Amino acid sequence: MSGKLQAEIKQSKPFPRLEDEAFVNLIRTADRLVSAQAQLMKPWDLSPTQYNVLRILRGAGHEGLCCGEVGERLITRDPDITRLLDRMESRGLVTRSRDRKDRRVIAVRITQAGLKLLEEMQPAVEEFARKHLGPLGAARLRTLIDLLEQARERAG
Amino acid sequence: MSGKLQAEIKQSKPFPRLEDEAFVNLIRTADRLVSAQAQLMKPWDLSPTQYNVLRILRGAGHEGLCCGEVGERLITRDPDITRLLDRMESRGLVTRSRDRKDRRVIAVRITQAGLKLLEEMQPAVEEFARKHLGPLGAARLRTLIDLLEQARERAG
DNA sequence: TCATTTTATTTGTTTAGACAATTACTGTAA
DNA sequence: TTACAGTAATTGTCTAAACAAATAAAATGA
Repeated sequence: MSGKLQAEIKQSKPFPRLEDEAFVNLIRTADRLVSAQAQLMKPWDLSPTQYNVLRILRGAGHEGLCCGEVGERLITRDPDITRLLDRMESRGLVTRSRDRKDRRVIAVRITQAGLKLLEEMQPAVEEFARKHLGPLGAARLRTLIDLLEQARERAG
Repeated sequence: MSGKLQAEIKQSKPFPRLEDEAFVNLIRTADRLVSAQAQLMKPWDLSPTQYNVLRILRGAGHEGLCCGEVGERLITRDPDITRLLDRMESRGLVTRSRDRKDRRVIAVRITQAGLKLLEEMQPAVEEFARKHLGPLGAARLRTLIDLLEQARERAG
């Protein structure tokens, strides 16, 4: 089961440290999954991050969320929420409206079109996760989740 | 140990499917690690991908590698090797020279300056992996590696 | 009340990512 | 030999990522 990554990246020497092998494996696996997911979403012209925003906003319901909150809940961080939302707003997927009480705050809400798009994409996106991770089975997934959370504890 | 991610992304409902939770966890962990690593490398003005190129070229030795090979061995794929190498060449970290036998091919080699930079950065980079993943211990790292390789089998 | 700090978002600018199209060269087969 | 397909790398172009700086509003405190 081991040495697989070593062959993939055509490395002549084995990894000297287990941490390095785990690190490279983790980054590579995530990159491949995100790339494949991005390909999957292409027919709808939506990036994984934009899809993520739609899910967050659907979860937030009627009240919507302010820009900062959207940014914090994103799976991968994005240093420019403003223009991410600009693009989505110009496509009619979200709306922005200034809060009456605190006029610094902009509430972002998902539109009907955004909800529709999300529902349209959802089956394919769910199938994707099932296809790639489902075969590991519940016990292994549970273990994987725990290990990842432990790794992230030191990453902030 | 569970529900940690749910709190992080302020999700009100738990994940309905274990695959989704594992997927999101994986992507998020990788994103945080790469971001932190990029920060770490900033004093040398080198991106994780560029660092990766230097390591690949050091491993390749005197002969160097052609552009395509460099691209294949990268941890995260990059659709524009040419300009990635342009930047590194203009900084004097790598050299390019056309192969005499097959004039389509460009051999890329690391320079003395590239080797020096790599050696200069290496301690910090290794400490980084040790700090974040070392605490899991050998057994868990082995398990993590195996699980990631299994997940990647279906991702191509 | 008025200066000061803090918070939320936006804007400007530079660099890198993505992808199609192109150039340059090699190998093959009529 | 010459047309053609295949391969390696580059170029053009558009969009998005990154990061610093700026704007605008609210909260704080003399």
